Order: sequence, then structure tokens, then C-alpha cells
Amino acid sequence: MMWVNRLRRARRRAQPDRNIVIKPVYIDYPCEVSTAEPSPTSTAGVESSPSKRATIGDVAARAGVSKSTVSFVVNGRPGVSATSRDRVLRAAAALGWQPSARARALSRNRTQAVGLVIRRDPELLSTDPFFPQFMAGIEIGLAAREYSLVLQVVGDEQSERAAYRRFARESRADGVFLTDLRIHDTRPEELRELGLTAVIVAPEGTEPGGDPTIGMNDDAGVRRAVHHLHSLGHQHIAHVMGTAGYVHTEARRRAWQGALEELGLPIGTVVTADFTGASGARATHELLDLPQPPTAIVYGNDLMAIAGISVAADRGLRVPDDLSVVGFDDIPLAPYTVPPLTTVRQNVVAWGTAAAQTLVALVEGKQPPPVDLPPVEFIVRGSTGRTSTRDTGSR
Amino acid sequence: MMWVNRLRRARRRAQPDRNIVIKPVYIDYPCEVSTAEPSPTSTAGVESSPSKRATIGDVAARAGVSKSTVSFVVNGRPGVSATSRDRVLRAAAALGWQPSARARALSRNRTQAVGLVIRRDPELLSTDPFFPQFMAGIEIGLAAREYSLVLQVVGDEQSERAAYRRFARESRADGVFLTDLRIHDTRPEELRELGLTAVIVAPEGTEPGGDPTIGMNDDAGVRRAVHHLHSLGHQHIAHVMGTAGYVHTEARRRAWQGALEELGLPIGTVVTADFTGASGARATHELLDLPQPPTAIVYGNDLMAIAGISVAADRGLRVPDDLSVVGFDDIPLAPYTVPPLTTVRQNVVAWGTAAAQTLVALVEGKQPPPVDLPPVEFIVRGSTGRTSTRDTGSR
DNA sequence: TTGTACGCGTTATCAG
DNA sequence: CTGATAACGCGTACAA
Repeated sequence: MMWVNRLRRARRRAQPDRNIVIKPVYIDYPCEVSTAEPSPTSTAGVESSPSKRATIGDVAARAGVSKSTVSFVVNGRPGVSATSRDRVLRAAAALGWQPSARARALSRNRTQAVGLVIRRDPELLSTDPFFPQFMAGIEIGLAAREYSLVLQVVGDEQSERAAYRRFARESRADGVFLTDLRIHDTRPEELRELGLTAVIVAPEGTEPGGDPTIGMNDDAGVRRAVHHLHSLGHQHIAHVMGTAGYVHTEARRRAWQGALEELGLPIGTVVTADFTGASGARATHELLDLPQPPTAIVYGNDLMAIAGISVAADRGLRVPDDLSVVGFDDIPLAPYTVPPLTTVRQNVVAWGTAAAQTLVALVEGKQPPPVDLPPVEFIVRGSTGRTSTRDTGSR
Repeated sequence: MMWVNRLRRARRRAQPDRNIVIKPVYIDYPCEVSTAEPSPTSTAGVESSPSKRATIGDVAARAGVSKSTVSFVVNGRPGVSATSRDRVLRAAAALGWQPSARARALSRNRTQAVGLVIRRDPELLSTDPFFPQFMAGIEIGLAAREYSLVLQVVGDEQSERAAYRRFARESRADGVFLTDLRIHDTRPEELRELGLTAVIVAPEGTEPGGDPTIGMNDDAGVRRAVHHLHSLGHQHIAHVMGTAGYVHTEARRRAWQGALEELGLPIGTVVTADFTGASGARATHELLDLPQPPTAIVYGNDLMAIAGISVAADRGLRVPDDLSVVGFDDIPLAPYTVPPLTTVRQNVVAWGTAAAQTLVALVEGKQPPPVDLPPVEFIVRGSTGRTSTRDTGSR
């Protein structure tokens, strides 16, 4: 019933404009209007084939025009008289016709879909805030709703390659996102070989050559974190890195180090971890076991930072009095740790939106719109504070 | 180069069996074998059209058979002589031909894709462990790799409806998953009207009628939590519910209440929240402000529980001495809260796998395999303990 | 504006 | 049995 109402409204709306360039027509109703019983309106129709979806031919016949004319109308192309246009729309509405996406894909040789491969260790899969937000952002960028997002979740590198190959081979996607860029990543080249249009998602400043890169300057957040700690009197600031080899991991480490150099502070210890809680805990123990332990630690993500707080508590250290902790991501839990976590927040949703818009533009051979991402934010909460240690540079 | 090797291997494998029923052939190489320079092998070919993808017609011509024969071979249908089969495979390998997924979709009237609509408040999007794990599970269930997962992330109910309509209208998916079932949910019916095959993902015992339901008995976990608290001497056990109206929200509340009744404990206070940290914090304050505050709280998810711990800490209460806390989900952070969180864990990945297998079977008109999900686990960590309050039932 | 070939497999029909 | 022919699914694009 609801559908019928929609249908009526759609029909009423169908007053043709003059034949200026006309927007594509989009009619919002399900494939088959009359399913079970022949609806009263359809009796007026020419041939009521109830359970069969109408085709462009049916519409053309009913409107008394050719298929091409119908195609022109639906695609908003000029060169159709107002009367024909009107008749076509009327016929389409009456038959409940929608152009078939499948037939379109075949003749246009495009799927109208973009692909995303998610590669994550099982443990990180449900904690990493990146992908959910990124996907939400993509959807916003795909907002015209004419593209779909095809997803594949994989666990290792080999499956990842296979996933991209599959996208290409089965033409599942017209373009793909490339995330988690690694140092000396060979994937951009591989995607080119596969003939897949790609947008690379990586921190600003990355130049993998060729494909366009959408990036945020997340290292600005890390720099601000170090400056913040310095202003609180910290001299010994360590860093717990995420998985080595990723561009963003390195970018964060470089930002930490660069800030220390700027401030003339000694370069603290770096421990390589892998973004998991367990690795963050281990790294924290390592740092606190040093003969001269840091008074502050900057972590590569929130999960490791929170594990660090937990380790500190276990060892009887107070946060932030004995140890200040900074995370990265600002997961929704960050305000609810004890103490609340100071961290860096990027607008991942906006990032995804920009990436999607760029990718769609590329796929359609248009000029990608300029990207303007909001700046990274540094969120000060309770896990950072003045150090209680008289930190004179050596003790 | 890699491709060439694969190709050789594929070719070598191509020894035809006898004409028993033959498995579909699957060749793993990219669409176009020779891209830039004409490869040495292709000169031996009949017509080397470098940049153009081969079609079934080309293969048929090269093998000296008809298109139907090629089709039969690729689809593993009987009725093809071993010689023909051999020639076809040889020709296909030589031309690097793959059946076009698009053409197949058109003629088979199937997309070979399943759809998932994710509806979440922005805040919960990046914390909720359900969807990432569920998606990973789906991928495993789609393992034969012949189906794709098409995703849509939406924020509200209206967009959700639109998403399903779009799946149907554009034939983006042959079937869909229906998650977050609500009480008196109208979506199953709507999906039926749209002609979309669906699998409902909801707690065990739900009977929305019609569509098959894949469920876990997550309430068993909540029951065990209550029993555990009882065994620790708790008499006043409250519950913080998630968003009202969801089947799983209600199921958890009922499980909590049922366990209390079983044990002859007074039914504690229920506060309705919405799964966010903020709501969990607010609910906790409410409970602790009661004239007779609970000594233990069972939360509808981990995020709210962790917020609860934070509130308790702010109010100077010790967890678990003054207040025991139980969560639900076992997010990867749960071991790293202070104290570590006692919680309930479901195997969401297995759930997703089962759902996917069921959906694919339905779409293909086969009998769905029996589902056998691992039981829910109850994970005791540090946030629950003997109550320090002399809890005699009234104080 | 229209006719029509085309994109690419699938499948029913029919002949060998 | 084996295999070929042709119609079909549904738009798009180009020539007329």
C-alpha cells in the first residue's frame, strides 16, 4: 500500500520541464508494483504480466516510442520532445519500470561499485576504530547513492592480493581504496597492472607516485602531544610504535622524534609493538623496566595506551602523577578510562568521504574535487599531567 | 611474470577427467594476460587483440566448438566429450579468458552478492564490536569466494529502508542479512515484499516467522553472570539495559530477571540506556544515587560497563569491593580496564559464518546446512568480587 | 528520433 | 550422447 502511494506521488511529480538539460530521473518504488493480486490500476495497462519485471521495451511500446528514446529520457539526455518525455515517464511509472542495473553494467561496462579490502588481525578487527568510521565516510561520499560499496575482509597479505584480483577479474568494482599503506608498498603497482582505478589512503606527505593520495596530517597531533607533555615538565618521553612497516606507524614515530628535536629534548626510547593491547602492555613493561624510565609515553593508538595505563596501575604507578599517557584515535571509550585518556583525534569519516568522492570522480573520468580535510585534534584529558618526578634530565 | 607462471600451472592442470560430473573450472589469473607488449606466446594465437578482453565467442572459435560447449565446460555440466573439454580449456587458458561476471549476472538474473546494512549511531559505530566481527564471519562463510558482500552504512531507520529497497531495485544483492531485530519488527515483511531473500540474525528463541533465524543464546551468558554474582554474595543486582526495543536488549534483560527469580533474589532496578558510554555513565549515577544502591550491576554491553567503572571511580567507590561490574561483548579492551572487566563473550565470527552459509544456500535454493554455534562464554576478570557491603538484603 | 547491432553468457531446441 | 543454432536478458550507442 505504501508503495502505491509513493507511486501516485511519483506520477504526479512527472510534469515534464522544457527540454533544457534534464536531470536523470529517479523513481522510488520497488521492482514489482503488483505482486499477488492484479492491482486495480494495472487493469488499465496494455498487457499486465504480473510476476515479470517490465523492460525498457515494454515501456517504449506503451509510450509509443523507441527504446532509445526511453533510454534518453531516463539518462536525462537532451533531444527528446517534452511530449515524448512525458509519455515515457508516464509509461514507466505505470509499469513500475526501473532500468536494470545488470543490463546497464553489461552495456556500459561498469559496475557502479567501489571496493574496499579490510585487512586486520582478528584481535584488532573489533577494536580498530578506523574501518567502521572510514566506511561510514565512504557511504557519505557515495551519497548520490549510485555507487555501492563492495567489501572484503581478509586476514593476511596473500588473501588481500587475491581480493584485489577478484575485484578486477569479476569486475566487482570499478575502483578500489588502498589503505594501510606500507613502506615500499607494491600494491599500487599491482593494482595498476590489474587495471583497477585506486585511491590511496595514507598520511599526508606520502608520495607513492601515480595514484592520487588522500591523506591527513596525523603527525601534527603527535607533535602537539609532545609539546603538551613538554609544557607539563616532561623530559623523558618515550614512544610505543604500532606495527612496523606501515606508513602511518612511521609517520607517527617521526613526528614524535621531530618534536623532541625541535624542543631540544633527548630522544627517548622507542619500542615497537603491533597495535594490540597485549603488545602495548608488554612495551610499557619494557619501558618502565628501564634504568631511567620515561615519565611520559606516547602510544601509536588508544588500545595500546589503555593497556599501558593498566600496566602502570598494576605496578602501583599513578597516572598521570607518575606516568603520563597519550593515545591516538580517540576511541569512544577514551573518556571512560581511569583516568580519561588524552589522545589525538582525526576525522576519519571526513577522510572516507573525501576518498570516496575522489575515487568516484576518477572512475568516471572527471576531475576529482579538491579535498579539504579538517585538521587533526588533540584532546587533553586526565591521563597527562605534571610529572611528580623531579625530572631534571637525569636522576 | 607471476601471472605467466600461474598460467602455465593452470594449463598443466587441465587434464580432462572422464566425463563424470565435473567441477566448475576456476582459473586464477588477471583479466588480461598480455597488456603492453605482445607476449611471445600470443603471437601463436589466432587473432591477437591485445587490449581487449576475450569473449566466450573467441574461445569457442579458437577451440573450434560452439559457445554453448564452452559454457558447458566452464560450468562443469556433463555432455561434453573429453576432447572438446580439453580444447576449450586450452583455448581459454591461451586467451586468458574469464566468463564475464556482468554478462553472467544478466543472463542468470543473479548477482552473486549478498547485502548487509549496518545501522548505527555515529558514536557506537566505532566501538561496537559486532559488525566488524560479523563481517569477518560472513567472509568466511562466503569462503568459496563466489559471492561478494555489498555493504551499506546508514544512520537512521529511514535510510535503512531505503538501503534495502536499493538492494532490491538495483539488484545489488541476491539476499540480505537482517540484524538488530526489533520487537514487532516490520522489516522481515518488507523484505518479503521486496522479494529479497533474508536471513535474520537475532538471539536464539526469536520467532519472527517466515525467514530463517540464526541466533545465539546470549542470555545464557547473562544468566551465568547473575549466578556468579550471587555466588559472591551479592543480593542487590541491577541491570543497565541497552536501547529499548531491540530483541537482544530485551533478551538480556529477561535473562537477568529470570536468573534473579531462579535464585530467589529481589528483582533489582533496571535503567534503560542506549549502549553508549555516556548513557552508561548516566545510568550508573542513577543507580548509585538510589537509597539502596546495588552492589553489582550487569550492563548490556562493555562500553556502558566501562563507563560505569569510571563513574564508580569518580565517586570514590572501589571496584569490585564496593561495586561489581559485568559487561557484555568482551571487547579487546576488556582485559585492560582497571580492574579488568568481567564480561560475556559470544562468538560473533562463527555467527556471521553460519548466517552467510545459510543465506547463500537459500539464495541458491538449497537446503541450508544445520547451524551449530559455539556456546556463549562467561569471562571472569577483576571487576567482580565479593561484596564488602554486609549485604543482608536491606541496610 | 528511430532502427539495429552490440555487449556476453545462458539455455532451450533441434539435428547428427 | 554430443554439439550446434538461435533466442533471450536489457540497455547503450551509432548510424540513418
